[in-house]
This record gives sequence, structure tokens and C-alpha cells, in this order.
Amino acid sequence: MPYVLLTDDPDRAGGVLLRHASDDGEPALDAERVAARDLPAAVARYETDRPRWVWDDTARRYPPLLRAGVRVERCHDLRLCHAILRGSAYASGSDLARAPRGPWDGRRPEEPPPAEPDLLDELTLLDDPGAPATAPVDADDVPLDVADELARQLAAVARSTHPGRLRLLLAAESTGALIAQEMRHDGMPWDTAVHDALLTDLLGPRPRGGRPARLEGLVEQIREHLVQPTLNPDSQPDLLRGLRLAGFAVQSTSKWEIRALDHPVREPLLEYKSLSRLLSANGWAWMDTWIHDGRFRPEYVPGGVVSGRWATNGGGALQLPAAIRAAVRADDGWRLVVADASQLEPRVLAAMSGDAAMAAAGRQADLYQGVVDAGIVATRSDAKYAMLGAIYGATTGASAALMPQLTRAYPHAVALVEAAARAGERGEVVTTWLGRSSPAPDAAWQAELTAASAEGAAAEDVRAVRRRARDWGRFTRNFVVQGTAAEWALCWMASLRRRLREVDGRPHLVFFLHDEVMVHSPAAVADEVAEAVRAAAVEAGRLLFGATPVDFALTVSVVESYDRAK
DNA sequence: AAGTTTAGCGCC
DNA sequence: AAAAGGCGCTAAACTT
Repeated sequence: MPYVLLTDDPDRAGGVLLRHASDDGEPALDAERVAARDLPAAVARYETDRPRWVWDDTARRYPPLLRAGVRVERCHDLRLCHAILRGSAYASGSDLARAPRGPWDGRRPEEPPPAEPDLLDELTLLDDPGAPATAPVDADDVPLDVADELARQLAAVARSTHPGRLRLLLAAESTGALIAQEMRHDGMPWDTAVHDALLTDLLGPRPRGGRPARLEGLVEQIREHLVQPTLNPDSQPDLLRGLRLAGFAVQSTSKWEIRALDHPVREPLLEYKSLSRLLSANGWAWMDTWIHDGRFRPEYVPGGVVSGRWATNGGGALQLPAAIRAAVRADDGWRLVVADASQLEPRVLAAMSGDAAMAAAGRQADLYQGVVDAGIVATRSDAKYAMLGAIYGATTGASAALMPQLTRAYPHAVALVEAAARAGERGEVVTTWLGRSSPAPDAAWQAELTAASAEGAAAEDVRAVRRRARDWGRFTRNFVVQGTAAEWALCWMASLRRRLREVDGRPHLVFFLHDEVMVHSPAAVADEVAEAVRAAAVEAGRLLFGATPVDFALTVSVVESYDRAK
């Protein structure tokens, strides 16, 4: 039987029920009742049949198994899959799409911290002797019917317009959920001594209180240059006032405006902003909070972005600045295999649109150079900005000026993003290759659009509404490409995970950043891992697009520390 | 005092 | 050099 359903045991706190189900989700009549402490062993026993585990929430169910040393090969994360299916235009006729918001919608409620039993009694007694022993059930605590939800989801896929694509998307999303927990469990190797040395070099020794010496010195310089002995550059209003007092007509204190100043305060001020940013975002306090036992363990949130990209919760793992990447160091005898997909979004667009000319440009490792070699634009830089302008919707500047050339050269690719933009401007939903649909604009947006198109609308209102429509069009334009790129990346990573299981020495994923992966690997098998990374990229392209002429080029490095990659 | 918003900047 | 989509996070400023 392909599925094993895992649900809470209603009669036993912490216990679960395990139940087989057929491939259309029909559950077996009898369930095995398992106590919490026996769960890892039970899961390991079932795992020998390689089932797909069906549960409400990987982030809740998987970590205890990992702590017990048990990994599973595949799962179906009902909450993540529900979100995709409920919104997908490919499954718009399903029961899921029509249902009102229910217990499977929205973010997972916070787990209540496990209270000490005697403390709980004490609190109950102190607060209200008559209070019931258990908290009242609120909407978030409505019990989830796993078997029913799985059946509804499988039916929605089966009756959808693209069952094959949705099946792939749900499997990839669920595998991503497993990987997110595994990466957090294993952690990214982090050398605090290197990190501390970097900080000390840039900022001065860690202060006991107040600013590090280097920052304090820069503050003095800034105050002298502006002749304002008490100016505090940490205060935006104070700094803005100070710059205006010095005769500059600045609108903000952003580094873009400061960079344009012709004044000796410019350099120390820019350096101060950069270094104080490093200190507050990734300084010693961050290190104390996030690095334990030489590992960085951020909480990844698969599907945390509407486009399907991941987000993180705490730690800022997706914004690790270049300045501290040297602190990401492989253990002794190990290596980091770092790979990123080169120009992923243009390649994805070429494959989605079936644009043969653009695919041809991507036949070489550097797609932008391919655009230059084809004679479309003069320089690699032009190619890059033109392409990004097409995908992001540039309306002004040099990027927009290159659009006509791009449109002539790659009509199918440009038509695809233009269609997505027009749909968004009309308030319509757009959908990625595998079936993740964009959110509909809210009712107020629609109402304004209608009102502005009515006769007698004020010209100013019409302009404002048109601008908002174009804003939304830029979002939907980008959504189809960014979202499909996210799907490719999930498939890439899922394929890589499966391949890594076959390699000796347990190389494991430790980082994922939109179009980049990092594997912590024994040095002896690092080249084998690099090969697996490449094979996985080829497989991802085939899984999504079949026999596409588009190459998904990678840059792969085997290094000891992250700053050496690429 | 505590919670919410804003400015700014890091990443892809 | 240039411009646009998606985020998270921090500290200061502002609100209650």
C-alpha cells in the first residue's frame, strides 16, 4: 500500500494512529496504535516498505523522528498541499477550491510550550480553582481529518486539468518540507572563531557595552565633518536633520543618496552604515543566538513566499552577507559542495515559452553572453539588464529601452511574460508551470478598478488605479517565472537528496537559497556529490519540461569555506 | 511599558 | 552605470 496515514490518537496524549491507505486515499479499516516513545521504531519498521507518509504538518511530525535518528524517504504534507490545491487554477473545480476557509488553511498554530505538570496544577489552582483542566478548544484546535483531507486532495488532482504536473508539484513541495527539517537538524557548519576574527578585524574587539572601537571612531569623524558634535548616526531623524543642516537637500538617509554627496562626510558615513548593519544583523549577538555547537540551524519555511519560494523564520538565513561567509566552514576532512543555477529565471522562461532562440542562447554556460553572441545586444551587462527588465517589468531607464530588441529576438518568451502582466492588470490569477496560482487581488482592488473604468471617474483617481493595476501586473509577470524557477529548484533538490542517499559517508544538504544548494560532504566523495548535483539538475529540467532544448547550467564548487565558492 | 510601523539594507 | 519582483531582520520612531 502506498500511503501510511499518521494521526493523533484521540484516546492517548502524545500517541498516534498509523493506518495504511490505498493509492486513492481509501484508508484501511484497522489502525495500529503507537505510544509517543515507540513512534520512531514504528516509523522505521513501516519505512522498509517505502510508503509515502501522510500527515498534517511535517514541521511538527518530523523533528522528533530526526532526533531519534529516523528519516523517511517521502511524505505528503497535507497543509502545504492544501494551500497549493486550494488556490490552483488547474484544480478550480474541486471541492477544495470551493470550500470556505477551514482548519487546513492558514499558518500552523504555535505549539503550546510543554508545561511542567506540577507547575500547571499550581497555576490552575492560583488562577481559578474552578477552571477546567484543559484549555478551551478554539478554531485552530479543530481536529484534522487526515484521511478525509487526503481523499479530497487526491480527487482534486485526479479531476484537475493537469494531474501530472500537480502530482509532481505536491511531491516536490512535500520533499522540500522534509529537507527543511533535515537541514535544520543537521545544521550548517559554522566556525565561530573565524566569525569572531572577521568581526574583530572590521569592527574592533567585541565591546562590553557601547559601540565597537571602529564604529566609535567613524562617529567622531562624521560629527567633525558635519560640525555637529552630538549627532547620532543611528537615529534616522537626527541624521536627516544633520545632513540638511549641513546644506544638503536630501530626502532620506539612504546610502543611495549619501553616495551622491560631494562632501568629506560621505566615506565615513557610508562605512559606518555598512559596518553598523553588519554588527546589528550578523554581529556577536547574532552569533550567540544562532550558532550552537558549531552549527547554524535556521527555521526554514517551505512555501513561505506566495511564489513558492522558501522563507525563514529567525536567523536571516536567506540573507547571509558576503562579508561573513568565510565563517561557513566544512568540518575537518569534509568539504562544502556549493552549486548555483546560472541565470535560472531566463532559462525557466525559455523552457516555459518554448522559445527556441532563447534556449539557443542558453546552450552555453553563460546565457547572457549567448544573447550577446547572437547579436541581440552589445554587452553582457546589457543582456542581463534587458532580461531582468523583461522578467521584472522594467518601465523606465536603460533596461526598458532594451525591450524592443529583446522582443524581436525572443518573441515567445516576451509574449509569455507580457500575457502574465496583462492578466494581472485585469485582476486575473496567473499560474506557474506546475500549478501554483497567484493570489487574487483583494476585493477593494477590484472595486477600484471597476469604479475607475466607469464614466465620470476623476482623472486623478483613474491614474492612481492604473498605476496600481500596473504594479499588480509586474507582480504577476514575475510570479510565473519566479514561481516556476522555485519549482525547478525544489525538483533539483529533491532529486539531489535521493542521489545523496546512495553516496557513502552521509553527505547531506545544509543550505538552500532559491537557486543555490550546499552539501556538507566527506572530502573523499565530494566529486561524486558534485556529479550528483549536476545529474539532479538535468533530471529537474526533464521532470518539469520533458524533452526541452533548454540547458540548466550550474556553477559547482568544492570548497572548504563558503567565501571560496564560485 | 508594550506593541506596531517605518526606514534602511542584506540576500536571490 | 542602469531597475525591477520577492523576502526577513533590526533599531528607532511612533502609537496606544
